[in-house]
Amino acid sequence: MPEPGGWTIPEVAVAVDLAVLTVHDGSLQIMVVNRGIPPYEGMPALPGGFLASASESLDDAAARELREETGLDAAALHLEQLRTYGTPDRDPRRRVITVCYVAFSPRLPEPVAGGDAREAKLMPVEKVLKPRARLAFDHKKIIGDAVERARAKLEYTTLAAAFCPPEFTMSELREVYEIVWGQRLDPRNFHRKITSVAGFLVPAGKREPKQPGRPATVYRRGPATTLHPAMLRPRA
Amino acid sequence: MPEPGGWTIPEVAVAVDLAVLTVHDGSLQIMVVNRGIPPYEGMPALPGGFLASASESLDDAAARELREETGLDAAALHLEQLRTYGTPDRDPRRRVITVCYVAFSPRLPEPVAGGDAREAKLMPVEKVLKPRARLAFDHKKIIGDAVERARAKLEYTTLAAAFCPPEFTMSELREVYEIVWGQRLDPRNFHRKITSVAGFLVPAGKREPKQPGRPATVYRRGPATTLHPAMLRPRA
DNA sequence: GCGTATTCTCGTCAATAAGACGTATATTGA
DNA sequence: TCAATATACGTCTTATTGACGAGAATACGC
Repeated sequence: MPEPGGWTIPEVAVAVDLAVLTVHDGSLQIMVVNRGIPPYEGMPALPGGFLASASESLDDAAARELREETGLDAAALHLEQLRTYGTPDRDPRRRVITVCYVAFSPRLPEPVAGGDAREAKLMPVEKVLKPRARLAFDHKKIIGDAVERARAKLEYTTLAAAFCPPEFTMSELREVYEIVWGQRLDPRNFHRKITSVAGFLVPAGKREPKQPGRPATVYRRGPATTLHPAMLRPRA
Repeated sequence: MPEPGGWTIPEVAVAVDLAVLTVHDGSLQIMVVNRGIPPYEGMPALPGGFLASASESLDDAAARELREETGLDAAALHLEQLRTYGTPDRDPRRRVITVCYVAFSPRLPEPVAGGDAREAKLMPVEKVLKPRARLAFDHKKIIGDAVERARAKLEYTTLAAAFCPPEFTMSELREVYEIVWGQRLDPRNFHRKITSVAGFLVPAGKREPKQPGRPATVYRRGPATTLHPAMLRPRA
């Protein structure tokens, strides 16, 4: 809705940033890159960048940056818009608003090497969110929002399976809940609740891991996307 | 993260749009304006517009557009970011991405006159979302998302009170739920659930309306923001 | 003034879901 | 073979929901 008169549309740069979450080594981890240029040079930041052109869609830009900076394929993981951050002074160079996405990824194949000069690596969210930890821009707040989104969605969607490989056991799924929520869950009650949700998991066979103990049923993701009844996290 | 070389940041116009929802005349209604200029001239659209300057924050822009186009005060109602829409072809003139907000407003004082040449009026959401209804840009989809946000937030927050005047009765609150969810609720169970949430409502006195029947307790909003336990909508 | 319709408020009861926990089952490793 | 371990299933108690009964407090017609 351009106004009449001499007013012109202000110059605002549009970026996308990605909060890629995964469960690794017993903790919730987030993909960060080291900034190669000022501002915040050398500091950890979320992968992301400006739109490549005026005709690139936001979702496409997110998928492209994900590929370029972390080597991951957007089609292989769950990617959704988080929210948009646009405080006028969030970038010292110029006005930038950034449309942020959250991604939920299964255990990553490798400490994925970045396509750019930067290096992509996983860091525990717990460490990144510490009061003394420093991140570029407002990325610390973004990560906080992303984690809260993940915690909330585990309650009423089947999203936890997005953190698991194609085939997984009940324990692996429970571990996702425990790590994302930061709480131990009773394996027996968890098993009962999950199996009571129609279409969440479909059995795939048995397996015999190196692990001692009775072998677990192997499951695949079912067609369900929402949880009924919901799995509310225990409240202290 | 500007790239080296000849690449320049693409020109993208940033707008904010508002989905102002209210409960009126027994239905959920949304504030729309009539577009005075092409494209979509004469068609209903959400109030909104471009950033006024490169230094205006997104929240400020939303509050300003709300005031300019509908005469409402952002401080007097609940305003929160919905999501950002940025399909490349959503505006035929140029690339525009719009950061959308939802507002929940009590019964509005008047069919508020717009500040601009446009006229702001309320329309039932049910009517606007009909397959044959036409709205400017992708505003129909935005309204759908806004309504779904409202429906979901009623389940686990005290947001319903934001649709009520400062003082209200249990029936008025229940009517909000019934209208937003499009379902009748049992008054007795509703009363029990709401009063069981500590800090949702605080009594303010009695009143004797023209209505027949026992006079209802008048409540004000309490300090609580989340609902425990949640009020899940009945599922068909 | 009086009964009746109306609406608010409180209470009951069965069905469902959650939390705590007991235990049989099936495997690994000493 | 036996201990250790993890899975899978069941029980019990308590909390919450949904359906509904009924008293309390008012307006209105007669």
